[in-house]
Amino acid sequence: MSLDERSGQILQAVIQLYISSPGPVGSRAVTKKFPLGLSSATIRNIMSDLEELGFLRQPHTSAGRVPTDVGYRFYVDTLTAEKSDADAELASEMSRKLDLFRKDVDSFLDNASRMLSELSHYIGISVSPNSNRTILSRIELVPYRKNQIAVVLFAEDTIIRSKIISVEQEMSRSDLNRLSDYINERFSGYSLDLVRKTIIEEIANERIICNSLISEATRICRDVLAISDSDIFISGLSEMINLPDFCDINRIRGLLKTLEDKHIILGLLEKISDTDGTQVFIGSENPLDEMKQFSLVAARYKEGNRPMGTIGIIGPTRMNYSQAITLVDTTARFITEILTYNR
Amino acid sequence: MSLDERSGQILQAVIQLYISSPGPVGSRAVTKKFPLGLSSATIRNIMSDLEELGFLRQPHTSAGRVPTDVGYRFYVDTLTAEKSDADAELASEMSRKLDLFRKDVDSFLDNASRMLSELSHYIGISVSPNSNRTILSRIELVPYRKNQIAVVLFAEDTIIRSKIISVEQEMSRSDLNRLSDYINERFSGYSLDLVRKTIIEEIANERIICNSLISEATRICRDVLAISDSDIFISGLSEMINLPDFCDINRIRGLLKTLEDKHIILGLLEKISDTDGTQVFIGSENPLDEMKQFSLVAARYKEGNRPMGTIGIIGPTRMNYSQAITLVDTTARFITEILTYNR
DNA sequence: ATTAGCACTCTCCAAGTTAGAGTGCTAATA
DNA sequence: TATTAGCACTCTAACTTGGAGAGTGCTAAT
Repeated sequence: MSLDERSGQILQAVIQLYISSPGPVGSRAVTKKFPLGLSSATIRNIMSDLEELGFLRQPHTSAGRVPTDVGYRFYVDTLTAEKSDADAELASEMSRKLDLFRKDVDSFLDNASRMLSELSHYIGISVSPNSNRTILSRIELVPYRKNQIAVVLFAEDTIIRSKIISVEQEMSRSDLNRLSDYINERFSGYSLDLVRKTIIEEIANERIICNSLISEATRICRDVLAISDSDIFISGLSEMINLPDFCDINRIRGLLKTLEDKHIILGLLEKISDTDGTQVFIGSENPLDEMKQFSLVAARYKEGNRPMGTIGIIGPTRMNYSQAITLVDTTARFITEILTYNR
Repeated sequence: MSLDERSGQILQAVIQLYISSPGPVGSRAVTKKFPLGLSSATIRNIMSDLEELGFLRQPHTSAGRVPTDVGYRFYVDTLTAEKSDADAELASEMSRKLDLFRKDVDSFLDNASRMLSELSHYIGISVSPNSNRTILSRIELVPYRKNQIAVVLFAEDTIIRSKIISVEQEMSRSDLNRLSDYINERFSGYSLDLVRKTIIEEIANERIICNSLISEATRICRDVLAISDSDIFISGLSEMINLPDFCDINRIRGLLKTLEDKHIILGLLEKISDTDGTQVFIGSENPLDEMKQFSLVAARYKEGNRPMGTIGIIGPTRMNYSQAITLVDTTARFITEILTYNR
């Protein structure tokens, strides 16, 4: 579904006007701000065509036009690769801020999401590397207190996770050693999600396990692996609320509810493919029902070639896509660079 | 400033009515719901007295009365120790939920705040033990990657914190050993906040430090100690928004802004004294300006006799104090019990 | 193919009106 | 003296009304 050049220009004009200030865009406004040498009447005709094609819609008769999700999609797809001056300036502001992160690799993501939200005035999110595909190299069980043990998962060169778990009976250090030997023998060298699957199976077949050692080990592993270990950082709710788009309180309710359940957001971001580059989900394109009112601009960051975590921006469908894409893209590149270079 | 019995009853009545549904309470409503054998005219006179005393106020002439913060304070102070039936029932529902936590000591606080918000329909918060007063027993510096080192802080029997930090020059393992020896010699055995203070001093006097080893060590410590290490969990924003109190969007803006900066909330909760029992800050009593529109019900939980972290509920000043106190109190006791018993 | 002009539609806002709730006061009552 | 009934008064919230403004769609002219 392609448009002739002029219609495309007008669609762009309408969208840009709508982005810069909400409220239906009228034909006269277009002629004023984008002097294409056409009268408002002509614009009207074209806008009427665009509506028929599904790019625009009218909230009610005799109001201006508002972009549809399809319209935004067209707009985003035709966003030229070359950055506008404003975006270039933005990128330089970012690099200043990002440089401060170099020092403190650990709180990277928290800072990143905060920066994204500050600069965009939308919601910034960032998710730590998902360790599902990490190879488990060792597991260590340490007595901690009566009825509690500390479990530490190691990957090749780093601690994946450490957690304190309660157990039924008190266990001696030698009990724990036997347990961890068993677990290591059985699981080390496999990826976390594989281990997780195997364990679930094992539990399903629990009846045939007569050895209580094994069943205890299984249960411990399940507990440790159960938690989703991705840290997720969300910030900028207050920025978002300040937008005129949210004068209606009900839209916020839904959003808040959704954001509060971090699992939902994690699930959403897992759907981001590992493909290079920044991806844009506009309103109804969003894989998550709860998010169909919003748009998501997201990108993976990597270490070398291995995709790690995700960062992104959530905003209203009436979002400054060009800016958001610049923000997300630059940040993802930067994190990738640091992770890869500091290796 | 004490009240004669009858006035007290009427103040209680007004507050209870106001808590159960917002909007000014009129004299007739009181006579209807609390048949004290008085006519509305008498109630009117008494309410007028209560207003003069500062317990109630009138939003405008010829509207009903609304409790002031002073009024709530009176109400909370006279809340009888015996629990109402509803609160007792609530407590039993809680103990069921709380029992599920036994298994997973690690994600205690997250769950606790979620439960508090679910049951109260206000905002639940919980803060992990503040390690400021923890005694540092060892610090360990481990080479991690080029230009990065892992720093691990140990207390007597547990890891306080581990963090990855970037350093200017590449450092060999032996460099790091020398560094950590220096740090351990200098700081181990002191509490974290003492160490923090000393380090800040040292940095202030930096000019007289000629030894680059020492100055590098100082800087590393500062970076590790800089972050506030308390985890804070906040949940229930969406619950809160559903209250009729927040039909006005502006009150939410402020709240959101405040909650988003976790440091503010941490600072607020640090003001909770270590005294036993649940404390209530009503509206303007609140030590934090940003929170003067809200009430806070909070309590410390302990391990044995040592105060650890804090849990609490943030709600509108028109809050169900009786219920909130039950919730916070029960939860704090439960956590204390588990921490102490599982020792 | 484009444009000017005009009738029509819809929203937004401000002003006016009414109904309802609640008070304060005064005079009557126990 | 404490309480109550009754009434006038006040204030708000909700609804109506009537432009003003913005924008469209259509038609006829260019």
